[in-house]
Amino acid sequence: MDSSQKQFKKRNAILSYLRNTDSHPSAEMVYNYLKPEYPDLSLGTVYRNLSMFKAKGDIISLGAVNGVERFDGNTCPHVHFVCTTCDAVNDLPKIQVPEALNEEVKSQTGGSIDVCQLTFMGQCKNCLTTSLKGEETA
Amino acid sequence: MDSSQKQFKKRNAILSYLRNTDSHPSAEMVYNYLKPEYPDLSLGTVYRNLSMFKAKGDIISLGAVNGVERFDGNTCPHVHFVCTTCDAVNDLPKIQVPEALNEEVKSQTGGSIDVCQLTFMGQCKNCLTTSLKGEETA
DNA sequence: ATGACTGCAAAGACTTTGCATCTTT
DNA sequence: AAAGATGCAAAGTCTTTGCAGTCAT
Repeated sequence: MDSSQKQFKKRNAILSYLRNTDSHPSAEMVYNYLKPEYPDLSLGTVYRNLSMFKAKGDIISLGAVNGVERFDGNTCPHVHFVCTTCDAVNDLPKIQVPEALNEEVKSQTGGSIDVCQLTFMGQCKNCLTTSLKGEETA
Repeated sequence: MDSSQKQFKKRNAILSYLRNTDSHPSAEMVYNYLKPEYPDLSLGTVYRNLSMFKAKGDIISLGAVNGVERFDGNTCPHVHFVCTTCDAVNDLPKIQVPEALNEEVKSQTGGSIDVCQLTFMGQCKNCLTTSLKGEETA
């Protein structure tokens, strides 16, 4: 990719990063990641494109973690784990939401279901270890 | 409750409302609801108290719906339905998250689990009906 | 030329916070 | 007097948006 292209099509870089990371980044995380390679990237462009991708369904929003919206380039339904200490978001690929629930919800509410989000919140392994160490030495 | 108390202990009124509604209100919804009875209530007080209750565990946060944080006075784990059209949040008391998942997540992540949130998103019965009517007459 | 994409900065929405005031004890 | 709760407004954070400039066709 030549330099003039790099100046131009930041959009692709943003989507590409979302698709290739499992960090479930916020707008600012995307910005910080791409800034070194695209020095004149602006935060507004990141927000603008994320918002467009979301509307088109190219990416999904995981909702806000600590007041900051997080995104996922993997649009297949899957379960997430959010660390309440370090705000990391991880996939739980082996956990499945029972399909049956969808139908149950539809019949119970009389509404339609677009998506179903299952999220576990707690301390990730790292933070758990660190906080235990902290207690030991305290 | 005499007038001087009413001027003073807005805190109780806020918690009490949260406990007795199933509307999963935002800070502003709490404010609007209580304002008629407590005319000098301020939004800052609502935010301050909600944040305190949340920290104490007296209420829980459901995360943001359309950028606005929603609260629930019912701290027992239960499943929610969010209407993506009118932003209503409803309980799904009959739906349960299989207990077994918790253990599976713990062993899979090596972390600890505090809470597990299962949320279905779609159109509620009302909005579905309305939008269908709209299509018919369009 | 026209349309698409972007940088920049201003504006916007939601939430938090500092300070003075008022109530309770 | 001291501690607790609140109103008000300013500040803070995250996000959106208007406008002018740049690039592609």
